[in-house]
Amino acid sequence: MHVPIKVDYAVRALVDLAQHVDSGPERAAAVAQRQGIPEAYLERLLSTLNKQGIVSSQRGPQGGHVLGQDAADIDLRSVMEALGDTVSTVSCIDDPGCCFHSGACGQRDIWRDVEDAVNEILARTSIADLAKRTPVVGSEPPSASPQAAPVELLI
Amino acid sequence: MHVPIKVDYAVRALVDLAQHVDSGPERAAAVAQRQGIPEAYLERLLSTLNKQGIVSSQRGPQGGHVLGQDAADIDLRSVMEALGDTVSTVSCIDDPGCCFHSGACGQRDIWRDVEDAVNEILARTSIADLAKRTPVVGSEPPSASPQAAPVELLI
DNA sequence: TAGTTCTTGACCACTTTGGTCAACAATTGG
DNA sequence: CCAATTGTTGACCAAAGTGGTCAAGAACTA
Repeated sequence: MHVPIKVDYAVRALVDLAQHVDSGPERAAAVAQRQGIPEAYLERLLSTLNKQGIVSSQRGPQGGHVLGQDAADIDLRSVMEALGDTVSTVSCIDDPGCCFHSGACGQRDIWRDVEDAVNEILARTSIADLAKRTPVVGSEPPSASPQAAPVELLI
Repeated sequence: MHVPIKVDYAVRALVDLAQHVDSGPERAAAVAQRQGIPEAYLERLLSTLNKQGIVSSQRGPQGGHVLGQDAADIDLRSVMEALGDTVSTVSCIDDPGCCFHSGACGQRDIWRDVEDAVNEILARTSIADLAKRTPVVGSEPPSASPQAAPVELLI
């Protein structure tokens, strides 16, 4: 049970856009570099988010991506949904009669509880919240870490 | 974000064992038939649960599987863990420094909240709880449903 | 010793996930 | 109109995970 890195990427990119909301559209390449996300992959994600109205994209020089809504109105649940990543746990939940235990399955309640709890947390967290408490990251490549601790990169 | 069917299978099997705790060891084949779980696959799961002490298995005639602990002491979290299915969301959480945002990542808190919420729900739910509110299913194959509603099987 | 039942290693098909690349469409500046 | 820039999209791809099967083997009982 894990959150696909894709969601992490998307949220990170949205937070980045929220933090650069004043300086016009941001190019995918710039966001990718700042956030350490593979560029081609991020372009793909941003395009998806664009189609869902979460970001607004424009081509050509001086083009780029902007938040499609106020950062406070974008919650993590919609982001996951926009990426096609529903927080469904076990298939039985939304689909009564999907298994032969149908109505008399003592487990459905628990999985539904789990699902609800997760959704509740995600729904109450907005990109604005995250942007507020996330330090703005500069454009320098992560290799030159100003911190003392040696940073182990994700392989 | 979903719970693998493997966990569902295991929980279902454990509930079955809890409900048949008085009638000696239950053969994997019997549990599989009652619960609609592929037999070979369930054997594998039960074997794993055995190694983790959640069930206790014995070979040979009159052998079978019994709960390794009191049903009230087996919570869903341990079951997931026993199956190697941790409720971790994003890799950053337990592994600070796994990505270059390291200490200064505004997202970690949220994913941790999600993780905690799920763990809390799972930890407070025991096999005994589930067994109590799950009707005992007979050994008849699910094709002959006594209920009125036509049951649509999972494809 | 035969039969039963769990155990385990080897496979397998299928799907998902993360990721790349190239062609293409739109937009802007000159 | 041209060239450069930037997002869009379809085709691909490797790797991992998931659900599942099979057969050989080990343990146990009668």
